[in-house]
Amino acid sequence: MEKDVEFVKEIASKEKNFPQWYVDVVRKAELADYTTIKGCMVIRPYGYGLWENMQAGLDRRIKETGHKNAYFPLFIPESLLKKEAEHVEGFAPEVAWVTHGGSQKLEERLAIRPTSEAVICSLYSKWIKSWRDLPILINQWVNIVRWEKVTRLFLRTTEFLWQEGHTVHKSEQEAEEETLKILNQVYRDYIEKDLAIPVIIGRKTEKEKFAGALHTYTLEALMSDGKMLQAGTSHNLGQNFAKAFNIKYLDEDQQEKYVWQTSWGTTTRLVGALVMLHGDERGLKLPPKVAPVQVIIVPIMFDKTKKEVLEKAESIRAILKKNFRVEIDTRDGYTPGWKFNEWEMRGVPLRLEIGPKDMAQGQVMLARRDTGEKTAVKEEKLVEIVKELLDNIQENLFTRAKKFLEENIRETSDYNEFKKIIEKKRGLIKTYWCGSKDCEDKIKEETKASIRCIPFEQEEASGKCIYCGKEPSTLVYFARAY
RNA sequence: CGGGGUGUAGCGCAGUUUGGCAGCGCACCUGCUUUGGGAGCAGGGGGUCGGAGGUUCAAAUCCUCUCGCCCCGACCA
Repeated sequence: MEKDVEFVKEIASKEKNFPQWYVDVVRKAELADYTTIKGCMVIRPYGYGLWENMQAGLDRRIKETGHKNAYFPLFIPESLLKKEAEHVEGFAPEVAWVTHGGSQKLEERLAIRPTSEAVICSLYSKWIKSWRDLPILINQWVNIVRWEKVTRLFLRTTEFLWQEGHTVHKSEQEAEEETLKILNQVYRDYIEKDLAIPVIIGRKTEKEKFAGALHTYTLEALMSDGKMLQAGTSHNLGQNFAKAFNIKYLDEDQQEKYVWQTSWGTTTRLVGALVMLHGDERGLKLPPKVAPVQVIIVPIMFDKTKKEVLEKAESIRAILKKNFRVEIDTRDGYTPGWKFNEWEMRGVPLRLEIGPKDMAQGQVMLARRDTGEKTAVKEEKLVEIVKELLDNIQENLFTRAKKFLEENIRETSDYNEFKKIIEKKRGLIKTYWCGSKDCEDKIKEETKASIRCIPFEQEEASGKCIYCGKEPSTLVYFARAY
């Protein structure tokens, strides 16, 4: 550990000062930076490259499940936003309003979208006439503005990027199936396979659900400081919006009926999750599937052999380029050691070193970011080995994270022990809850822990509520959350 | 929006108590020597000391007002 700290002078210790470590890593790795606008960050090329790779993996899955992308306006007239009562109430405190066009005061204020249900529903009501128009499966990749009081890079910013899916169905069952399909086949698959982040899935309590939804499903990820982060949500909106926006269709049986809807989203917050879950004392550790640079070539340049080594490095890059995202660091004036640390801090999964010694033996050195392990590889085997190593790193990150998650799920039925765990160890607590908002609120008040989700797998034996002791109670996960 | 803290070069800070040439480390630029786990030497550039007003021969330093940021609460993806 001491050795690690020595290598990374620019970032705070993860163990000693996690919040500072997080900010340092995000900024020094050049993922993002602060701007002069309060709560708004700039996503720098390296961070945006990461986001683009993340988008690609999720967008593919969204399309594979039959959805299409579209674009709806940034502005939402106040009257539209107000149509669904619970929805407005939920979002009103954090809406940014446009009141003027040029110097002219607007007749009606325009909200900058805090989410797009309202504007999309207003159009769905125009587009949907017949059962033949259904289902509608639309997604959009856009920016969102929510006037949060406290912001943190990626985790909570005034403006952020996300995708939001909005679907319309004939029946309650079909909407429910869609909500769960997104949760499992799209989000869970993406987050676990591409981002190597294991998740706990389940339903949100009434208190925690989306404003205006019938119910909300969630994917929750455990960060390495023991706090949970909501990684994505999928809402079954029921007919709340259909009724508020008058979205009806004429069914096969010639009856006019309200539609059933869903909406679901994931955000740039997931970038923060990657940093917080996989990172270590040396900085970022990116999963190969989304890393902007998968292999960084560091040529070892001595005066006499510089030319040959650079040529060799260039030819290796040309070969690897066909299958991998690869870059070469030819900067003068930085020692190899400096570059090693730099690229490790930026989370590149594999480093390839090539110098005169290697050239003489027809080999290169490969160093893994996740384990630090260094091996010599013959040139003929390079492509094969790089592929193998990248797959292995991806898997290893997930396995480690999964183990960490499992080790930090603790069961208790004793409230005092519950408090101790939350205070000292954090992580998740698996326990029972009677279903009353009162108990939920009290626990939050006394321990800062909230119910992250009600898992789908309910064990047969029912337990007593951790707070009031009432039976029967539901199995839930509690944790402190971001 | 309540309680606390803090603003001095891109970053991290000293200087403020007791007013007297605006400094240090890192980063940056130039040159030479270097380069297999954060190189060395020499030279150089960069500041309306968060902002406004006041006291004074003289203000980073004292006074008044104001703004930003951070932490803890309340709110949240």
